[in-house]
Amino acid sequence: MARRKKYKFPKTTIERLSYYFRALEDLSKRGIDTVSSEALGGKLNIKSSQIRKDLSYFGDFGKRGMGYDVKYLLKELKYILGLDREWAVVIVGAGHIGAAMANYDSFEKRGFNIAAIFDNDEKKIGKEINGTPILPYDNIDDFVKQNKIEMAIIAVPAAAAQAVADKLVESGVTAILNFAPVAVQLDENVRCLSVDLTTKLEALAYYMSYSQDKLWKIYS
Amino acid sequence: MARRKKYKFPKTTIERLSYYFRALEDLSKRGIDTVSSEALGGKLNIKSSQIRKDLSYFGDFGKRGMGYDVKYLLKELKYILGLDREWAVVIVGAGHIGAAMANYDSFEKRGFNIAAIFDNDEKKIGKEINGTPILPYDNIDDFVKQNKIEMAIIAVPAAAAQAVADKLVESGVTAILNFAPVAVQLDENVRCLSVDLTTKLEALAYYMSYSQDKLWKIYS
DNA sequence: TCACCCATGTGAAAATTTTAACATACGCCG
DNA sequence: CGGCGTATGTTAAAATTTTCACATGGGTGA
Ligand SMILES: NC(=O)c1ccc[n+]([C@@H]2O[C@H](COP(=O)([O-])OP(=O)(O)OC[C@H]3O[C@@H](n4cnc5c(N)ncnc54)[C@H](O)[C@@H]3O)[C@@H](O)[C@H]2O)c1
Ligand SMILES: NC(=O)c1ccc[n+]([C@@H]2O[C@H](COP(=O)([O-])OP(=O)(O)OC[C@H]3O[C@@H](n4cnc5c(N)ncnc54)[C@H](O)[C@@H]3O)[C@@H](O)[C@H]2O)c1
Repeated sequence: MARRKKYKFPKTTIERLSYYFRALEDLSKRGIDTVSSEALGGKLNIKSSQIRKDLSYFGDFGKRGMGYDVKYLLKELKYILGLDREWAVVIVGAGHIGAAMANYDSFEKRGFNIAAIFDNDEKKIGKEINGTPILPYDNIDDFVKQNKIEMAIIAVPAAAAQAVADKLVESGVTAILNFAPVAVQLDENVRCLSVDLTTKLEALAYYMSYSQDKLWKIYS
Repeated sequence: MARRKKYKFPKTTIERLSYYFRALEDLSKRGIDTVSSEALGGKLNIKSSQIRKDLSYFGDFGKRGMGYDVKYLLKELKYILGLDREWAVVIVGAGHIGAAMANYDSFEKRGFNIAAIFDNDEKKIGKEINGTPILPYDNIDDFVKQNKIEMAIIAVPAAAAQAVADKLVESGVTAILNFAPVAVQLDENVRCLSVDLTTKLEALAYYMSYSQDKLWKIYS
């Protein structure tokens, strides 16, 4: 189990660690070896004190007076975030969102291996998206078990989402990224995050209507 | 300017109002006239006290002992969220994400009218997606001005996102939904929300690695 | 009409998260 | 080798957000 200094920290910290990771990758690519919390924060619109605090939950990664070694911090964050290994993922729903996710090669680069896409539409089964096969939804159970799939992306219509989630969990999946606009009810040992695009647009509509409310982080 | 009792409330309240709205639509469709905060919360995994507090920032919508009238609350939330009008939206980037968004008809139903999609790929220009034309990116300026576009969805590669955002804002757009994995720097009177799918997956990876951390709301 | 039930709206407390401030440590330069 | 500039890690304070607890008022039925 990875290093951790404190046992409690904000939930938002994890999300930010992911942003730090990506920004550091960018710096690394551009040949920058060292970065201060101030400089990193400037890139991300996050206060430097926030960055230092976030990192301090997990260890002492910087050098006083110097800042952080980019490569070293990348390695540590990779470890903390659980990106130092491969994750076997399936997508359920070979529609627009499912296809977008399957086509996004950066996921593979990060270690998320999309093993298969499942759909119940006869016309889609047998085809493939970006090299990943579309398999019959009825076989998902066996596939998940045999391939020790741990993560799933749900990209089916809202009406089907709960049933799909139940089946996935039953088969052994313990983490779900859900695109369906519905609150899926799950056992508490299953991690589930929802991406709700309608809500994002509606929040924008609200803030357009009330222009006196000045707020917003880059992350939501 | 719509009703509001209090001038300060959590940013997360707006996101939840959107969830309430959707859940109420569902109830309404199923012929349910009245709902208690307890029942609504059960549907959404949100505490009833949270719901009552959220609503109380905007008005007194319920009847003691009775709960909330579904249709009436829907009407009020629609008004509060700014969904009682039409919003003219453009999508920039006719790739996978852009296409998914353009194909999602629920946005139109909510009043988000996707007026056009812009791309700089000659092969895509002139085609259409779900009835919406793909236009040359070079014309975006004029189009946004002429059609009084207020909202934009950025679905271009990260490297292009900042330039696209700048151009949009210059042309008059004041709200942006950004899918590019980069923190776009904007004037503070522009509302910008980012959807970061990689971060969601990475957060899941973290929580898989540290299974002792039990947390998660349905929303993130 | 009155008593009782029920679920709201709210004020206060608790919990969480962010921000500020600074003592501490590192490296550089003279 | 010691003083100086700098940016960390941390402690304490401030700000925000959630949860609790209950007084309040509407509806119902006797
Ligand atoms: N496209 C968007 O921009 C967008 C925006 C917001 C929310 N969403 C949500 O994301 C989800 C996916 O959206 P989409 O646009 O990709 O939908 P889509 O209709 O393009 O694709 C859905 C796919 O799921 C398959 N499917 C349906 N029921 C299934 C089942 N029981 N088992 C297996 N496969 C099944 C269908 O055959 C289809 O291929 C939906 O819940 C939608 O509400 C999408
Ligand atoms: N597809 C996914 O699942 C996914 C996941 C996470 C993040 N994203 C991000 O979302 C964004 C879009 O992803 P995508 O998969 O749709 O990409 P894509 O490559 O499918 O589409 C990008 C489109 O933008 C167009 N484009 C490029 N530069 C442009 C410019 N300067 N002006 C106008 N158009 C331009 C391209 O021609 C292309 O049609 C990217 O930033 C990507 O990193 C996508």
